[in-house]
Amino acid sequence: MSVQERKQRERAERERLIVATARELAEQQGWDAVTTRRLAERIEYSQPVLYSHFRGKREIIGAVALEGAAELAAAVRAATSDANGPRERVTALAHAYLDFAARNPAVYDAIFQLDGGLAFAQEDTPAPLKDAFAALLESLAEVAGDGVEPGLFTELFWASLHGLATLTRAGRLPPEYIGPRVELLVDRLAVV
Amino acid sequence: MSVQERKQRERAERERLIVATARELAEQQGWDAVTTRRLAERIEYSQPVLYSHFRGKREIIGAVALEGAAELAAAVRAATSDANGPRERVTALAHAYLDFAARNPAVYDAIFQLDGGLAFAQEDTPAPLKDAFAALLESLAEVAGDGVEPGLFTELFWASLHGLATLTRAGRLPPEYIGPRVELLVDRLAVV
DNA sequence: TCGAATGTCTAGCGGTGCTAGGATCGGGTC
DNA sequence: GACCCGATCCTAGCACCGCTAGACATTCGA
Repeated sequence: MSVQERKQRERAERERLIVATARELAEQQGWDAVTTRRLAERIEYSQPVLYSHFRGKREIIGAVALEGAAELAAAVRAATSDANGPRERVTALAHAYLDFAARNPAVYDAIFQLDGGLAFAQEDTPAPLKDAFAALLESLAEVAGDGVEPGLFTELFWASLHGLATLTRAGRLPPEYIGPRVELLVDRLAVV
Repeated sequence: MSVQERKQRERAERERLIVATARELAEQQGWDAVTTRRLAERIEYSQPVLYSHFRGKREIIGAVALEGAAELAAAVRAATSDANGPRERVTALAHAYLDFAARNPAVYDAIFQLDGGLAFAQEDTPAPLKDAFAALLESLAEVAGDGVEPGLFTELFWASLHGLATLTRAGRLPPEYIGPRVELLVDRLAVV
């Protein structure tokens, strides 16, 4: 049995290597540069090996997205747990979210922009994605205001953050004034 | 001279045909289906003809984006001019914006998601893009609130709309509740 | 020890964006 | 009216893409 276990372990290890390498390459040179050939070369295996782990390139992007979603949720929770009071918590949440997007643009794209074959806002949505939304909901529910459904409020706040993140990264918004924008967003949207 | 003029006219006409065909194909089957070969076949010319009009596929996307930006600006202005009072105007603006994104997903992508080689938020930003932002600014400035720079407020409001538009279209947000989301957005962000 | 199963690779398919170089066509000149 | 020359367009091909069939080696179990 130990032989099979070792093989299974090595296989899982290689799968992690593929995902990590894809992520690294994407952050270094953009997702366009993540081709199956380059990826195979970097992990020092041939192309078909990739297809014994994943159905295709989409699934590799999806794997990076799930990993990233877990990190995003953790980053948001870490930032909000240090803050005192609802207002500070929401501000910290917003900055943590935008920071994550700015520091990990390729991963952020994998989660929200690219097609990783993932289901969203459905029953079969993968756990990390649901959990990332839950992390937002935890801190945002308390500032939704009376008579406003927390889920709806979270969706709106999240959409605003997402808009700021993507427009900034794509050069559609000048990167200065992130502080004032967040301040205004929290001031207006959150009821404290 | 008339011969040259005719040729120039025909050339401009063909350029319009390329852009219109690219847009049509993108709306019908998505941008992935817009390949230089398919596009060439549809306009009944060979591939290299495309490159005598545009530097490459990016520039074709950019041309569709500029056309779309002008329409978006017009749609926003038309909707806001019919509304009475600041609050109704902003609500109408939001719905017009989201409607445009929902009805012209490929064009919206060309403007804001894809790389059309266009400069944003800079001096050499093409006029249609500047004008689209101006169209938003016109109606949003009056609800920015005291002491808030209208440009900053417009950026934030726009980012929120963009987030709603993209997350909805990508299946990240359930398509119901668009009305309540817009209502909440206007209620909170706009000062009336 | 030998057959079977597993694992990996080489080679190749049809597609992509883009371009070099040759053919063809039309306008201006003698 | 014949010719030349430049503009215009197409054929053919490059290097690359995602993905896969089939040959090969290696390892396992009987």
